[in-house]
Amino acid sequence: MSEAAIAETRPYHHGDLRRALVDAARRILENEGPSALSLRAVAREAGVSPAAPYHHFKDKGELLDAVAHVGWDMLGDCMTGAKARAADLAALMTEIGVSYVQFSQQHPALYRVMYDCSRDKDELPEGMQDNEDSAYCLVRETFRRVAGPEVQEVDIELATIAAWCAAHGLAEMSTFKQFEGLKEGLGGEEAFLRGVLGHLGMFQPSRPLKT
Amino acid sequence: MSEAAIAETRPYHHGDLRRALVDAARRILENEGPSALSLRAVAREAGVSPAAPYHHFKDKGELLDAVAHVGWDMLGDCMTGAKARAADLAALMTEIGVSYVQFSQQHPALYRVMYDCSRDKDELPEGMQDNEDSAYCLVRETFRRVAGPEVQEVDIELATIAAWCAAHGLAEMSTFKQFEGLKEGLGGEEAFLRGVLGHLGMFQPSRPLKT
DNA sequence: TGTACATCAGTGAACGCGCGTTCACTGATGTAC
DNA sequence: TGTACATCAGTGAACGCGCGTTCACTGATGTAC
Repeated sequence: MSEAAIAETRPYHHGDLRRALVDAARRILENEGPSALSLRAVAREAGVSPAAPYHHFKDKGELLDAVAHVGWDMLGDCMTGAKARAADLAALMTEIGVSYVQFSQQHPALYRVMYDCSRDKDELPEGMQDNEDSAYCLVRETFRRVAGPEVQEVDIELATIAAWCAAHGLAEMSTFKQFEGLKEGLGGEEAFLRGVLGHLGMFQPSRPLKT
Repeated sequence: MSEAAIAETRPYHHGDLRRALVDAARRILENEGPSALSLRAVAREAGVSPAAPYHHFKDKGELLDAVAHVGWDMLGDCMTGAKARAADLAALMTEIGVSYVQFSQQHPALYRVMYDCSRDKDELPEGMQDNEDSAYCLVRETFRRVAGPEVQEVDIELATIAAWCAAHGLAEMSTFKQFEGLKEGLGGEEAFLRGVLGHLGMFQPSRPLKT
């Protein structure tokens, strides 16, 4: 149900409009995609006047940042959750990769906003920053643990980037419905993901990290 | 120089407005990026009224398709050109990958449009279609030649998708200027590309295709 | 406990903007005779 | 070779639209005394 529908019962002061706006934005993304995500649409969906968001966000960009932030949090949780599913350290990279792509499949529009809104600002996306808690650092840390001590730091960095690129590319490609035939032939979405990742060096536990 | 500047000398009938519009669109992409690519802006850049494009394209989408088509042609040429640079068949995949990413770096806005305009139509991008002459088929054919006869067709398909995903991911990631420090440390843009690709299974000639 | 008042968080109307597209038109071209 | 006329490829003004943002305002809340 749209927030607008319960506007009559809502008191003049909302209470937590900031969060309500971010939630409304996510609903719009899920239902109508990134191109429908305007400030006015978000206010409408939240049942509030188009000027109201300006009491909580400097401008549209700041609202989008908040939405992207939630997205990166969710993705981080998914990737961290992969640890529980990995039989051993060698299999962990694959599980993290699968988690990453599955998140993008479950929230394709949000995933797109997570990257787009940082490109507008000429910044690295939040989850790729060197923030010790970022999703990117989780991947790099995993590589560090997988790699022997003889592996150079620069190779760990390159492997992390390579893995990130591969996962991102697969995330974008797997949205094309034309692969559905192949997916079915392989036994479903997840089998397809694992099949593709299996061809990418760093997702093959039996192979050493070093080139 | 903008086409508008020579409008006075132009006869009433343009002669080749269709091509001029596509060229104008490419100029806009190069100078101002994808968000500036409106039908009106293209007509303006071509020095023509906003209604003129409708004599050559059904709507904005059709103009964008034509721009994307040129882009896929250019990318196809780049990838085909990689053959000349590859010392042997084993190195060809890497050269094709490098060509792909270099194209995306030279024409980042065009590259974006090439994918975006097909997503709008819920279609596979032109270069990924199973058209025997598409860029995707060039990659798959190369894998077929690299692979021994014992490799199954489905693995060739998966490897092609994996390579495509990796290249696309790297194309998108390499636009972030935050990697510049790392790139310099490695000796430049191309060394960075080869370094990342080197961590991705199918770009390592010494490794067999099969997982 | 009651009251004055500052502050906060909304409203709704308005602003200017650029967009895609349509329309009646007109200038240029090419073709039939 | 000249002329009438259909067709083609432009023009420029207008349409309605949704957008981001601002503004003067007002209702609700909280705090000082």
